[in-house]
Amino acid sequence: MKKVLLIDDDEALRENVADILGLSNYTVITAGCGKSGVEKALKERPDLILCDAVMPGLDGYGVIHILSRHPDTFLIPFIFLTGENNLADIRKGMQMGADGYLVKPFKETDLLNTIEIRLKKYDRIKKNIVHDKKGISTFLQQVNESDRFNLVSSQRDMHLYKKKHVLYSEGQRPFNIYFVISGKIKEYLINEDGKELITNMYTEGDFIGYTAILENINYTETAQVIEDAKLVLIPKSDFLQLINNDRQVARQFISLLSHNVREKEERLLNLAYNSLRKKVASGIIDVIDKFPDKKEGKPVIEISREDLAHVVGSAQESMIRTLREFKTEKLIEIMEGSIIVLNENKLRHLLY
Amino acid sequence: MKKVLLIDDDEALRENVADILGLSNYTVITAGCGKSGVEKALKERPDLILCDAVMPGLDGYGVIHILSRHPDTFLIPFIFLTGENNLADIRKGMQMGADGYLVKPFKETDLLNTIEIRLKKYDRIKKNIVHDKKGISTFLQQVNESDRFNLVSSQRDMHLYKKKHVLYSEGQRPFNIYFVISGKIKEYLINEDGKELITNMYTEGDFIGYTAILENINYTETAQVIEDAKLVLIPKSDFLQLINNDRQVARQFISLLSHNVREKEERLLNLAYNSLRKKVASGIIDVIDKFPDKKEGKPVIEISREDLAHVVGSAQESMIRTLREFKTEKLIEIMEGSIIVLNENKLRHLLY
DNA sequence: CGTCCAGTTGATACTCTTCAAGCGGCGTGG
DNA sequence: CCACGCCGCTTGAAGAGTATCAACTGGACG
Repeated sequence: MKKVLLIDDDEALRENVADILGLSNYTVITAGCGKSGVEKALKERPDLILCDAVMPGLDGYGVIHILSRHPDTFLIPFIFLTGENNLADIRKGMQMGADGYLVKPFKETDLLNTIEIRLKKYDRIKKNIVHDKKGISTFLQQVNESDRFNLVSSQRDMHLYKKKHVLYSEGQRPFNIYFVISGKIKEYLINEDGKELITNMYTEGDFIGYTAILENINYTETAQVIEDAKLVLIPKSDFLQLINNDRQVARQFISLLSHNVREKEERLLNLAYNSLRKKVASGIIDVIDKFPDKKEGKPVIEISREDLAHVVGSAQESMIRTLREFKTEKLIEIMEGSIIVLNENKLRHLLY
Repeated sequence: MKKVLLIDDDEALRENVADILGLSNYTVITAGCGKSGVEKALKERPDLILCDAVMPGLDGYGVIHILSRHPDTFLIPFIFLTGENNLADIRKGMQMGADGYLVKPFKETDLLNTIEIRLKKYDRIKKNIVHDKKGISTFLQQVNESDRFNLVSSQRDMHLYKKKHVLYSEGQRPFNIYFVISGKIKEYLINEDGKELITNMYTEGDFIGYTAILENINYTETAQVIEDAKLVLIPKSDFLQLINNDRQVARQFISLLSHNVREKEERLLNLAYNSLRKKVASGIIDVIDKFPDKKEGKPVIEISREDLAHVVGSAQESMIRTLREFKTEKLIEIMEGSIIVLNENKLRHLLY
């Protein structure tokens, strides 16, 4: 049963929310001010925190400031509650590391949805869920089972990166590996004509930038944020120590790098001979495998058309035309730019 | 200074050859009959053996039979000398594991060339030369530096495979890894339309088939001989033991698998956006890097047009037309089907 | 209200694949 | 011994599939 901490100075709201969450089978802890909120967060270690932005004394920004710097609490999803639809406030909160926000008064379904989504993503980090065919990340997640919390919390050098931020680019020397708490990152190569091909995608629970360190060379690819991200930086030395000193860890790493090679080989086969139609289909599948977002139970793609084309390895226009085809065939649906996958199975096994 | 053992019952020929080789700075040991030839081979450990096929007593076939089963000598290049141009005899010799043959009377240049080529190939095995960008094989060659001779000679389960022989195919369970003494092997994937893409190429000094074993899965690719090959089979268990028990070995393996991933990524970029012209150029470069054969100092490609097209990832006809282009531009030359690379550098850095 | 940007659609050019046919060398069987 | 078929390689002609250039739309933002 998940534990939610609710910090708000409005008693009526506290009771109301506590009731709703209680009915949805959450354990609810409440606090009436920022100070007691921080204390309870440290003592109870909730799975998620809801916190009013505006409070007398220590306000929401103060709370997140403190909690995001404490090794025991900095990973806990933090959702802001704001009084009005004030963009500036919301932005400030997100900039300080909040994972979401709710504008009061909020609908019950919004509340429950927001909480549920965040908890799911947090689970991916905490439980190190193994995605099938995810490749190397899986391994590192397994490493974590024993070690991550030491690794991460001893360092706890967490940063927020905005969309379009470049983590590193080709030719630079690596100093850290990155561990993704939230957000989406792409890693890509550029050819002489300036065309981009996305080779890897990362989201919560993944590690980024280990290949250059393992080979002891400069980066050969560029990594860029495509959805605002929270990342933990782990120094090169810590990482190498982990890899070099544990035989089991090394062995698993070998298996998974090996797996990665196979994955890339399959993609090679695809790019070499398949029709655009098939390439687009497998690009879509790749993305929903890496970024398992859902909308009403259906997989949904929220990256830009441009990035999707770069995954597929084709011109953007060509890719869009194929999306049209898929839409008329009811394989996908397009809502506000997002691609909702209606028939995943048929896409996976396209005949022509 | 290289040591050559010459076994022949014709004293005049022995002296003649010994003179020639002596002038070319080889140390020559001679034996007048099969029996003393075997004894000297075991005692002196020559770098190469020249042996007459027809001799009284123990003949050439007997000599190779014995030496190819002895752990200390089975790797030594063995060249047959035959009296007439008798195809049947030559075939028998090659089938028994000879690495080449010379028909008497032979020209001095033929003799020296044959010896030199074989010694070079042998060097690649013995010295574990590290080719730049060769990927995983490099690692295994380094492993060998300390261990291969134990590994190989304790097993010494050597087999000869003819062109077109399939070592393993997709779906089969792996039992061995293969170490290449001589010959050429391709590893490929096939898509739903039956089109083939060559993902890896192997030649002397390379190991084959480790990925499936490392991941503990069935083969996902097919490996086929494209030029008659001598292979040593190393049992799965031996291989795993080596990988699992030596930390340094594991570490190097990690670096090189990692390198392999990068290599495949580069190829992805190529296939995605480059023109056929560029793809063919980099296909040619790939092949001469993997199979560093030379003809008069120039790199030469001796695999079939079909296989080359499968490396490039294009239709055979399209690839051939591009070869025409390269030929008129004096980048390559075609002699008896072989492609001789005249301007390697220009091919590597093609502008369009 | 103008600007900018992502997404979309149309028209056109061109690269590459495909189908088909021809050529020369080699081995096999009559 | 020759004829035949097979295989690897090459060339020609036609057509499909994509990329490219250009223009348009609607929404976000200052």
